[in-house]
Amino acid sequence: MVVTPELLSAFPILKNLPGAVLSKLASQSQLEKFSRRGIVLNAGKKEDHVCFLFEGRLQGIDFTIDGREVGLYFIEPGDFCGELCLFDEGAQPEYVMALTPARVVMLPRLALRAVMKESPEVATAMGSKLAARIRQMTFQRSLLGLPNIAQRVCCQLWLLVPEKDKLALHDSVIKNPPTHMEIAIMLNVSRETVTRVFQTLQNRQIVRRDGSSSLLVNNLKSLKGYAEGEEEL
Amino acid sequence: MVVTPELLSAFPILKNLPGAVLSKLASQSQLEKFSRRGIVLNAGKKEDHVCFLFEGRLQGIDFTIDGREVGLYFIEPGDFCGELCLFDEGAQPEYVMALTPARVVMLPRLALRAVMKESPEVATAMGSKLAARIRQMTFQRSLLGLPNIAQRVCCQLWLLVPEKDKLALHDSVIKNPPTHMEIAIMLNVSRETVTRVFQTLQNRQIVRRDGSSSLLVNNLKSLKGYAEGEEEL
DNA sequence: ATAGACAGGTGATTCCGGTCACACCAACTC
DNA sequence: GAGTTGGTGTGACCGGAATCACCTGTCTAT
Repeated sequence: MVVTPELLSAFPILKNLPGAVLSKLASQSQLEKFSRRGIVLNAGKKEDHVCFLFEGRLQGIDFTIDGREVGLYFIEPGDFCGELCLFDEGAQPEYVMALTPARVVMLPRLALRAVMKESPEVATAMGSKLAARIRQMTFQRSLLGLPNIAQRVCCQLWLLVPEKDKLALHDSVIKNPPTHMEIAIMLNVSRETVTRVFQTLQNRQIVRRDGSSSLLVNNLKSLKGYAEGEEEL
Repeated sequence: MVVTPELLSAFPILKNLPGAVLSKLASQSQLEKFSRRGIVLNAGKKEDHVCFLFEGRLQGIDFTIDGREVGLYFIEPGDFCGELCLFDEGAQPEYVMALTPARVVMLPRLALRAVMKESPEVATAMGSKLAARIRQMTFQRSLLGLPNIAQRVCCQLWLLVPEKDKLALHDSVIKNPPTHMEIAIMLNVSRETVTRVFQTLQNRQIVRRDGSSSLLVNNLKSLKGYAEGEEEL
């Protein structure tokens, strides 16, 4: 499928590049479609492309030695993944899988690396991306250290609350919340346990489901309290 | 304390820099000593230095919200930490603490960033370092997903076996092995549990303690088997 | 010599969360 | 309308790891 420069300029990290560069990049790129559960990037392989997500929702996933699924992070449209190959020759560490049908622009790594060399702006943006990822992973790791499972779930939920709502402590809404199963594999708990925590939260009027595409948080203050361990669930 | 260019050139990542650059860096750096349990880098603060470890042993550590300690990685002499501040303006995500008395060379971030600009070699090395760290964290995350605790411990142990011995599958030795407590906080288990796993391994002649500074692995093959879940402990 | 801190070792007890086995419902596809 | 699939809700059961309490040995400091 043909990739136009306009398509590329929809991505924040690329949008300030000169038209000529975008055109060249576009000519080397291709658009791919993935169906639900499709594998976008393979773990253990040296991937040759960086994936820019145009439409849909992806998740970084790993597997334990005994085959258990481990959720790492989500990718929303406008973001990208597989950038590790720009920094060294190592293999992609984790799988990236489509959670919904998705459209992805694949940019070849060498082309993008050349762009990084010319544009310090892109280079630092990529650096920031890696740094942000390390911070995110560090935080997620600290979540896994929580002995109280309910607290762990509340922390993850708190993380999903839009930044702008966190200060006000009024009510908020989480759009396209992960399924219980998705939360479970991010937090190393069973799906049932997540369901039970949600039940308790719903009984206490702290969250409420609104269809399958949004979750209302009625009581941000309580949620924060549980997340920070000030109150036990 | 005075830092000499020769001292800096002891670090692999810096050793190919021209003498003039090293001298300038050295003049801006300082050597610091830390006692056991001393805090080298603070989490949540914008750190202004990258820490090059000259002597001793450091550990990256985080804390859960409820104060529990979480072990992230170890740093050996010749390596460095705190490099995240070279890539963006965010805060240091985790603490770095001295496990033994240590001597550390502190290079100011702006000076090092300037060096990165001039030397693509250093820049890519720093990039690789970040990438390697992401790989390491991803792997560690997958360890935490293992439901079988003994397997988790064996995996971590297997990780500590020198690369060169892993193929031969003869016996090997792990120098300066972490204490049971240090392993425990890396794996989210209790210290007692680690001790019990070690007891079992020792009873089965798979490992043997040799003083406190080295751990003999008599049966690499079995250890690998347990780590990969082919045999149950 | 004594105290203190730290690493490692061990048993008894408790309880939390995984697992299993369902049931229910909505949104599809055929 | 029947069947299928994926997400969710719930009870019963049980095992394994955390916790607690205590012991030993070693190394340091004084």
